[in-house]
Amino acid sequence: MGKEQAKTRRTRSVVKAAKAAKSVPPRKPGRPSAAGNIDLRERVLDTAIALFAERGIAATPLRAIAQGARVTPALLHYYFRSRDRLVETLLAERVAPFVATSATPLLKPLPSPRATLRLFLETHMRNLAAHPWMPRLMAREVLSEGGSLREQMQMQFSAVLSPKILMLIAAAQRAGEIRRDLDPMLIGLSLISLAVFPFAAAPVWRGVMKHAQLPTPSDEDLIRHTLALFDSALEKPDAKSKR
Amino acid sequence: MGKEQAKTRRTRSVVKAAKAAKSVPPRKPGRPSAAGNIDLRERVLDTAIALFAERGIAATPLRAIAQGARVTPALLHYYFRSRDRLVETLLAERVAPFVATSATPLLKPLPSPRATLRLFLETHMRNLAAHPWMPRLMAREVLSEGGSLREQMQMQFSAVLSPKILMLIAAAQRAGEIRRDLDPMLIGLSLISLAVFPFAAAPVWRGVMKHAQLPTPSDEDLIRHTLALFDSALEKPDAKSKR
DNA sequence: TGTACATCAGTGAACGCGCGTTCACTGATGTAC
DNA sequence: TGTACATCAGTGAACGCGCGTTCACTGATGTAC
Repeated sequence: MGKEQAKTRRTRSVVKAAKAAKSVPPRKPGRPSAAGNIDLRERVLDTAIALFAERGIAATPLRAIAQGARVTPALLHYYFRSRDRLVETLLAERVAPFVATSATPLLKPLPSPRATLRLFLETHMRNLAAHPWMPRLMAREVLSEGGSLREQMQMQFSAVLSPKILMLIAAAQRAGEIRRDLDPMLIGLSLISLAVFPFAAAPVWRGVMKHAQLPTPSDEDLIRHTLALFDSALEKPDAKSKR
Repeated sequence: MGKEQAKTRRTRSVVKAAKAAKSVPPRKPGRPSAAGNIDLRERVLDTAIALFAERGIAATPLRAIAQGARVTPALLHYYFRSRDRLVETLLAERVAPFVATSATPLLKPLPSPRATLRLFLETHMRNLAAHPWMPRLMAREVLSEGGSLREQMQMQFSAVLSPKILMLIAAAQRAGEIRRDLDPMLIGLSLISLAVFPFAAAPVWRGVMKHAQLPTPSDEDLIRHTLALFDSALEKPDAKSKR
C-alpha cells in the first residue's frame, strides 16, 4: 500500500543522491546523530531495568516500559529491534558493569586471602546498595528456569566470580585464617546469600518493620552487621566450649 | 443460540424436577461427588505451584498448567472459577501449611531460646528441602512489587514468624547465649537469608558445580553446614583476638 | 548566502497471536419410583 | 428389577483483549552545491 509511496519518494531523488554519493569518502551526507537521543536511550534502559526488577522480565510489557519512559512502544523497536535484544542490551550495559565492579577486589587481591574476601563482601554489598534493582533482578531472574538472563549471568558467575572466591576461601583455610572444617563451596554460598538476599528482600522486611513500628536499619547498618557476622562466623572453633 | 436448547432441555423436566424436589430434605437427588476428582484437583495444584515457582506466577499461562496436568484450560475455571482464585487456593492449600510446619518449633519453645532458634532453623531448612518449589516461589514472588502472594505472605510472616523470631533472638541475647552486639532484626534477616537463598538458588550453583566438575553438596550437607555456621557466627567475641 | 533535498529520530495506527474466560454441550453416574 | 431422568465432571470452540511487532509516514536537521 504505502510502500508504493515510499518507493516513489525515494525514486524522485535518485539522481541527486547518486551525485552526492560520489563526493563522500570520509563523511556521509545527511544529518549526524542528534543531541538528546543518548539521554533518551539511557532513560529507556533505566526504566526497563527498574520495571524488570519490580515485576519480572516476562511479566513486564513493552508498553509499560514505553509509558514509564514517556516514549512510544515503536521507539523501543526503533532503538533495540526486538524485546529480546532489549534484554540483551540491558545485560551488556547494566548487568555486566555491575558484575565488573563487584569483581574488582578479586582482580587485585590483598596479601591476606581473608582480607580480600572481606573486601569483596564489602564492595559487593555497597554495589548492591547503590543499584537497588540488581539484587532483585538477580534473585528473580537467576532463579527462572528458562530465564533469558540466567544462562548469561550463570556464565559470568561461574567463569569469573565463583572460581576466584572458592580459591580465596581455600587459601584462607590453608593459611589458617578461617576455620577449616567447612566446605569452601558452602562457605561461598553462605556469603552470597548473606550479601544478596537482604537487599533483594529489603522492601519486604522494611515493610514488616514499619508495620511493627520499629526503627529500620539503613543499608550501612546492614553492611556493618554482615561484615561483623563474617568476622565471627568463620573464626576457628578454638579451645573454648561451644553451646 | 444454544441457550435456547438448554432452556428447552430444562423445561422438559420441570414437572419431574418439582416432584423430586419435594422428596429431599436431607439428601438431594442426583449424583454425589465422584471418586477420582480429588486426585485431579491435587494434580492441577501440584502442577500449578511447580510451574509458578519455575517461571513466575505472572509469566505462567493457564494453558501451560492445563497441559502439564493433562486437562483442558476450561477445567481450571471449572475448579477454581478464575486465575486469581487459583492463586488464592494455592496460598491456602500449599503455602499456609508450609508456613505452619516451619513455625512449629516456635509454638512449642524449648527452655533455651538459642536451642529453639537452632531447631527452627533446622526445621525450616528441612521443610524447604522437602518442598523445592517453596524457596523459589518465596524468593521470586515475595519480591514482586504487586505480587499476588506478597501481601499475604508478608502478613503471615509479620504476624506470626517474625515477632516470635525477634523475641527469641532478644531472649537469647539477654540470657547471654549469643553475642549481644548485633541488632536482633539483622540477625533474623541473616538467618532467613542463610536458610532460604541457598535452596532457591540450588539449580544455579548445582549447575556451576557440575560445569566445574566438582562434587555437589547434598541438601543434608547444606543443612549441616548452615547449622555449624549458626553455632559459630553468634558466639560471643570473647577475650581472644579477632582477625 | 540561498536553496534543494538526503537523512535522521521518532510516531500513530494497525497487524496477527496467544491470553484468560465463557458457553453450550456431552456421556457417565446415580436416584426415584 | 427396570426405566426415566436429574445431576454430575469435564470439554471443544469461540470470545474480546492486550501483547510484541510492523509499517508508512512526518518534521527537523544538516549537507551539497
